[in-house]
Amino acid sequence: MKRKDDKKIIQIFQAALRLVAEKGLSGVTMGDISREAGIATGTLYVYFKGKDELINALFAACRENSVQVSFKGYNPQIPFKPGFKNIWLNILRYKLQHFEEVIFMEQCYHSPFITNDTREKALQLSAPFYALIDRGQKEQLIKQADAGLLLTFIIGAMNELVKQTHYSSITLNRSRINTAFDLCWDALKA
Amino acid sequence: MKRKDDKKIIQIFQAALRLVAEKGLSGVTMGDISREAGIATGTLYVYFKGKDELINALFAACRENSVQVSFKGYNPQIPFKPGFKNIWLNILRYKLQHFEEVIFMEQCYHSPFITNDTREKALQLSAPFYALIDRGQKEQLIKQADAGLLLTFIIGAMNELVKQTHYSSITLNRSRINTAFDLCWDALKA
Amino acid sequence: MKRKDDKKIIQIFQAALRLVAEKGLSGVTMGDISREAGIATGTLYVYFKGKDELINALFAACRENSVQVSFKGYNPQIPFKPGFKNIWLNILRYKLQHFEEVIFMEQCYHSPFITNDTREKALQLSAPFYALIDRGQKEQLIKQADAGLLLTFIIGAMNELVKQTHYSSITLNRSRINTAFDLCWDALKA
Amino acid sequence: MKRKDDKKIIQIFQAALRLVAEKGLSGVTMGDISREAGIATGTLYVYFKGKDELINALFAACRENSVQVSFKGYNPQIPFKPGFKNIWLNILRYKLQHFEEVIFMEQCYHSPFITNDTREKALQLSAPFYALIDRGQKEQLIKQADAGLLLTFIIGAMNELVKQTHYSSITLNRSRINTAFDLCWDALKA
DNA sequence: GATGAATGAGATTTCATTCAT
DNA sequence: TATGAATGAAATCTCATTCAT
Repeated sequence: MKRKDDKKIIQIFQAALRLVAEKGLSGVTMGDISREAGIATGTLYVYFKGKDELINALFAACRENSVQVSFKGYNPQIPFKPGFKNIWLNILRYKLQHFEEVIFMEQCYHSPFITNDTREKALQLSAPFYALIDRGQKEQLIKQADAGLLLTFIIGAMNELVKQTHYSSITLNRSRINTAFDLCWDALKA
Repeated sequence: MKRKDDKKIIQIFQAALRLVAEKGLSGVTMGDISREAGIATGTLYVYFKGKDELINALFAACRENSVQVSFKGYNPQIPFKPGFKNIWLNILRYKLQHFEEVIFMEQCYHSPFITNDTREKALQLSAPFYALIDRGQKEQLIKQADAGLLLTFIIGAMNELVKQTHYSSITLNRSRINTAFDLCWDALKA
Repeated sequence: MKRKDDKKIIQIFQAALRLVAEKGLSGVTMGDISREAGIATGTLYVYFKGKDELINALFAACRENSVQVSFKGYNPQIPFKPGFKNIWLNILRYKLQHFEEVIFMEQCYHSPFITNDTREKALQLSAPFYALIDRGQKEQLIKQADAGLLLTFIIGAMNELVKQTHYSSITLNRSRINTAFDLCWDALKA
Repeated sequence: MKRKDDKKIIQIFQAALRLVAEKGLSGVTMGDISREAGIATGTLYVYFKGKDELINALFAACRENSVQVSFKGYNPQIPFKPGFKNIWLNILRYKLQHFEEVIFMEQCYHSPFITNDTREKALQLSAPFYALIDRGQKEQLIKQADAGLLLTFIIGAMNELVKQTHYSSITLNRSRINTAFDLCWDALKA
C-alpha cells in the first residue's frame, strides 16, 4: 500500500518537474500534471491538499535531495581542495542531470506558492556548505571574505553554467569542466 | 484627439515589473497590472494585443535597457582592468537598482510567454560583452578559456549576489562590492 | 454639408452590408464597420446613436430600396403576365445585384436589433405586392388562394434561388431564369 | 464515477436552439446557454471545446435530423406523387415543429461560426433529395429542369411558408396545407 | 464634425477544487 | 482509493460607447 503511494508521488513530482521545465510555473495546471503523471485529476488531491501543497512539497524534496547528494563521498579527513572539488563536481553533476529541478526551484522562489516556512527550511539546509567554507578559511586556503558572499559566487556561477550548457549545444566535457572549476577555485583561493 | 501615450507604456511596464517581483509571473493577472498602472483593463489591450505580447515587449525592453546601461562611460582607450571594472559596476548597480527586472527576466525565461524570437533577439545583444572578453584575452590579461564560459561565470555570480543582497539584510557597501569584484577578477585573470 | 453626410452614411451602410454578408451579423463590430467605411469609430456615433439604430436604419433603407426598385417600369395598363414578369425580374435582378442586402435582412430578422416598429414598417411596404396579386386574381389569371400564401411562395423561392446562385458557381443565364419564372408562374396560375 | 451524459448534450442543444430563436445568434452567450440548460458555464466546456464547436455540432445535428425525418414512411414502390407529398409533408411538419432549428440554421449559415467543413457535410446530405427529383423526371412527372433549381424552389418556398406561419397568427390548417402543396406541385409538374 | 484612445461591462474561456460513482 | 465530470470563481479578452482633443 505504502509502496504504491510512494510511486505515485514520484510520478506526480516528475510530471510537475517536466512540465515546469517545459512551460514554466505559470503555464502548468493541475490538469496538466495529472495527465502527464498518468492519473486522474481528482487523484492528485488524494496525495496533496492542493496546488500549493504540491509545489511546496516538491520544492522541499528537491532541496533536500540536492543537499544530500552534494556531500556524497565527502570525507573531512582528506585534504580540503580535493574534498571541495568532489563536492563541486557532485553539485554540478546533480544540476546537469536534474536540470528540471534547477528550473523549478528558480521559478518557485518568486512565486506566491512557496511559503516562508518552506523558504526558511530550505535555507537551513545550507549549514553544511557554510561549514565547508569555514574549514577552507581556517586552513587559510580560501579568502577570508563573508561565507555567504563566497557561496553566492559559487552557486550563482554554477547555476548559470548549467543553464548555458543546457540551452547551447556545447557539451560539458572534462576539459571544460576543469576550466570551470579552475575559475571557481581561483576566485576563492586565498 | 487623445493621442497614444508613451508614458502609459512605461506605467504599464513598471506596474508589471513591480507585481512580478512581488507575486511571481504566475501570480500576476492583466487586471492586477491595469489596476497597478492606474488604467482600465481594456486600455492594456490598446497598447498590447494580449498578455503574451506585453510580457515579450517588457522582456525585450529590459534586456535592451540593461545592455545599454552596462557600457555607459566605457572607453576602449583606457586600460582593460579599470574599463572592465567600470562595466562590472554598471551592471551591478543596474541589477541592484532594477532588481524587479532581474526577477522578471529570470521568471520569464522559462515561461510559455517568451517566444523563441524574443529569446534570440536577447541573445544577439550579448555581442559587446563577447568583444570585451576578447579584448582582455588579446591583452593576455584574462584566461584563454571560452568566452561564453567566462561570461556565464560573471553573470551568474552577479545575479546571485544581487538576489542574496536583496533577500538578506546585508547592505552591499563599498568593501563588500570590492571583495565581490576581486572574486570575479581573480577567477578571470590569466 | 448635407451632401458630405449622405455620402458618409452610404459608406457606413455599404461597409456594414459587406461585413455582415462576410461574417454574419453576430461577427460584426462597430469597430469593423468604421474601419471598413474608412472612418473613425467615434464618427459612427455622429451619424447613429448606437449599433441598434444603425442596424435598424440600414434594415429600413434596404427594405424601401428593394420595394421601390421592384415596380420600376410597371404599368398597370399592360396585361398582367408581362407586368408580373417584369416585377419578378426586377426583384430577381435586385436580389442578385444586392446579395449582401438579402443576407443582411435575413440575418436581421431574428436578431434582437430589429425593433417591432421597424419590422412592422417593413411589412407595410408589402401593400403594392398584395395589390398586384389581387389584380391577377380579379383577372382570373392566378389561383384564388390567400395572397399572403402566394407571396410567401414567390419570395421564398426567389430568395433561395438567389442564395443558391451565389454559393454554387452556376451562372443564372437567360434560359435558367426563364425556367425559374415558369416554375413560379405555373405555381400561381389558375 | 460520474460519466459523461448524452442527455446533457441534448439539454445544451435545446437550450441553444431556444435562445437563438428568441434572441438571434448574435445575442446568445455561453452563459445564457448554460443557464438555460441548467448547468454551470464551465460544464459547457466539458462537452464542447468552445462556442464554435458547440454551434457547428448543433448545426450538423439539426441537418442530419431533418434529413432523416424527411424520408420517414417513404416507399419507392408506391407511385411518385403520393410518395413525394409524403416527404413534402414530413419536411413541412418537421420545420413547423422544429421552428427553432429553421431559424438557427438560417442564422448560422452566414455566421463566422460555421466552418466550410460543416457546410459541405450539410450539403452532402442532400443526395436523397436529388435522387427523388431524378425519379420524378424519369417518370416524366416533373419538369426536366435542373434538379438544384427545382429543389431550391421547393425548399425556399417551404421555409418562407413556415416563417410566415410562425409570425402571423394564421394557423396552417389542412386546407391551407393542401393549397401550398398544390402550388408546389403545379410548379414542378411536367 | 472628426478622431481614436480610454473605458468598463460583459463575453469567452480556464482551472483549482469538489463530488458522485 | 481512483476517477473524471461538474462546478463557479476568476482570468483573458472584446467591444459598444464616451470623451478629450
